[in-house]
Amino acid sequence: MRLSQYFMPTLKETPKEAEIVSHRLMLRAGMVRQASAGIYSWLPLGYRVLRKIEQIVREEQDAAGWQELLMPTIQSADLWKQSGRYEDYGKEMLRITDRHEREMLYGPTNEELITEIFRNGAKSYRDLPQGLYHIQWKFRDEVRPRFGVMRGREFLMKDAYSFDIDYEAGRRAYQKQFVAYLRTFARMGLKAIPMEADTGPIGGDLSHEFIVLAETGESEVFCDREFLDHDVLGADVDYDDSASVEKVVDYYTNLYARTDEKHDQALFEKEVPSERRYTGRGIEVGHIFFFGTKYSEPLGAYVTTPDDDSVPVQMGSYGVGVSRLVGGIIEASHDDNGIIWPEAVAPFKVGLINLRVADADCTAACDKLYGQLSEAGIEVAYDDRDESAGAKFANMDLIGLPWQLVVGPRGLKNGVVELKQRGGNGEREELSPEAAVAKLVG
RNA sequence: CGGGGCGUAGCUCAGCCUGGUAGAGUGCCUGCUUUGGGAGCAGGAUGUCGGAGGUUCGAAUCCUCUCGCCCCGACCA
Repeated sequence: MRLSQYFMPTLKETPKEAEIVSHRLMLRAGMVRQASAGIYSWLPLGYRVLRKIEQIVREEQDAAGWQELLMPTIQSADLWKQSGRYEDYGKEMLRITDRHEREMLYGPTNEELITEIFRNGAKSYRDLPQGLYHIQWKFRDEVRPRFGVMRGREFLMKDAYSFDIDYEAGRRAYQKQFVAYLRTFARMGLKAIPMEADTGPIGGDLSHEFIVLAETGESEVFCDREFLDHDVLGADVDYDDSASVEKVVDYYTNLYARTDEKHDQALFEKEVPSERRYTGRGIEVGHIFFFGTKYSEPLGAYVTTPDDDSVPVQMGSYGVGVSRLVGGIIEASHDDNGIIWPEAVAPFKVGLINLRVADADCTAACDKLYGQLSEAGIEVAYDDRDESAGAKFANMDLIGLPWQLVVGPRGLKNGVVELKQRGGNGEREELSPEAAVAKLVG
């Protein structure tokens, strides 16, 4: 993409409404614009990142055996009255009346709807287990939206649901999602630690919040430092082998990790040696829980068993805040100059800077590099605008692409271009254009 | 939902107290000069002063109402 043709309205100054760093940087980098309180438009650069995150989430859900579907944003109030949540949800639920005076709502979540879909399509234990998910916009009419996309009213969320015949099977589904979450966040370059969460009326140990460690996080967290060295991507996971899955879950649950709500200082000190005690801040990016028959009973999602009994299905639900992750990743990865994207979610892999557009040789060299990299399938943001060098550097640092390929007349005279890694220590490597391409492609 | 604050140029903000022809920086446009970390000079365009009422000869400024947005707290993917 040539930046001279790209709609990326960056800002030199920070709009005053933005307080936290991810919000400031997203506005400055031209990723989003606020449409109204807690509601954002995603501009091309931001939307690219959102889609990358969404795709990683999708791939890991698919790998864990879940099937994607798509439910609507607008739902009928009827189902919510059946589950009792039409009253319980309160003012957070955006209620709408259509032209026929029917009560509708903009879905804050989808347990009711998915349960209805399931009950209409599955009647027997033979139809189980099932795992379904979708990635859809939700709306919760927060009293006080804040932190940009980290806590908007409208947000993109992946929510998955499991349907099983009994508790043990439900537990296995839960564990698969647990592992899928670890992999999902790790692929985005995040340290996400599963922490015990309230299980509500169900009890048991089947609820975890996944917390990304970030200085600017909203909740205080306490955990064993050992977690920082855990590597789930290196683990050999076979989702069809429950022992393999359980092994990973155990590895991530046998050490202390709690948010301030659940924190027990005495227990923390007892279980974790002082040098391994980590206290910091974090952002909740995922929440999984098993809730048994909470919805299947009132909504009548029953299946027949081999003995010809009729039992309500055991369910769990598993959420990932997709749009929140965009902010969360920035909170966890930035410096004074701007964003530092992990490569897996970066809007482009390489920022190609043409330092002197007016210089024919320089521009020819840049055009060639742009062509070669693009042909090799590398996503390149090519800054071919007629701007000063300083402006280009500052802008490229701001949008945070992993690699900067800097081409100027001075270097070209010596047959070299410069390659800089955004997240690195700022050092530039001088090498021939061919070598630079080889390095970026390889 | 309690408490606080802010709405003036695309962005950051001054002007308001003490009413009298709407400003600066930055960005934008034009030209020239520059060119390796948000360049210099010269010229230029840009506003229903959030909205509605009111007071006044006269309102960005004073009064009333209203809308929007932000921050702290309580609440949340």
